[in-house]
Amino acid sequence: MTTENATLAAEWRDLLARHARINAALERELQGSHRLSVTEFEALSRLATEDDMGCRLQQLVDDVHMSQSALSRLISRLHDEGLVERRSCVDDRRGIYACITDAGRARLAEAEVTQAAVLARTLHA
Amino acid sequence: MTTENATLAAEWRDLLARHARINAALERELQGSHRLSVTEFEALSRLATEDDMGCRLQQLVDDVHMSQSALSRLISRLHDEGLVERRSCVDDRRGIYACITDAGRARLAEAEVTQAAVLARTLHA
DNA sequence: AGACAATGCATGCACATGCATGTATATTGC
DNA sequence: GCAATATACATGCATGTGCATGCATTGTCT
Repeated sequence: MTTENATLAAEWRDLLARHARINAALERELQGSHRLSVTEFEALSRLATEDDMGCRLQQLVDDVHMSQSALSRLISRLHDEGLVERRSCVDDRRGIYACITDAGRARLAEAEVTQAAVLARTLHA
Repeated sequence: MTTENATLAAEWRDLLARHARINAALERELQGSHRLSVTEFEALSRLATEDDMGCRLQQLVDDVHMSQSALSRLISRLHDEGLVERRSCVDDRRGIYACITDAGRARLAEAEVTQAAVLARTLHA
């Protein structure tokens, strides 16, 4: 009972430490080399899986681990840097389609190299 | 090569999702039931492992996954709630000992029950 | 002993985040 | 068709975080 709880807590501490270590390394290198935060990379990466039409913000919220307001502003930042476009869609004028641009794909492609290197170094370290 | 990178990226996405899911649940329940954030719980939990003398902040920084400035303010918050004491130590007057109070131990004990419940529910879900 | 670097912690600042709310559009019930 | 409700996204606000820096104390070198 108590020992099971201790085991759970220890497992959680491990997960926390692992996440913190990898996330910090990624943040540092992605930001340093490509001016992208981990969450920005995450969103951009998710957008790149879509075809040309893009993706409703509502959809993104489910995949990216962030509140709706945080996502809204994150897309704003990416838009300001020309990495994504915002398109209001015709069939539901409340909806916004976020669509990765060519510049976005280029930036992402560079960043993916860095990400792979960092993960290879830290994920199983 | 590329498939290895994809595997690494997928593993990282899993870790990210897992962390986000559990962390969100913990944050909600610890905050809701005990007015403690996950990081505050973490620090308090770490402090509880020390004997009565407490622990240098410098030591805590290594265990808690946070910057030195964030920790300094976190201890301030816990101090304001009467959960920890700050003692400047005699042998090195730059150093601060953080020491959990009885109220801190009581609050932690309650919160640990909640944490165990949440972890049991979410860690292997 | 005195100058100079290093260490431990606090704080100003910029910024990303979550919550609550606002605005516009869509849907439902009558 | 109209009113009420729900949905999609944006935004004001409070807060927690990291970085750079400041201040006090300690260690080092000569």
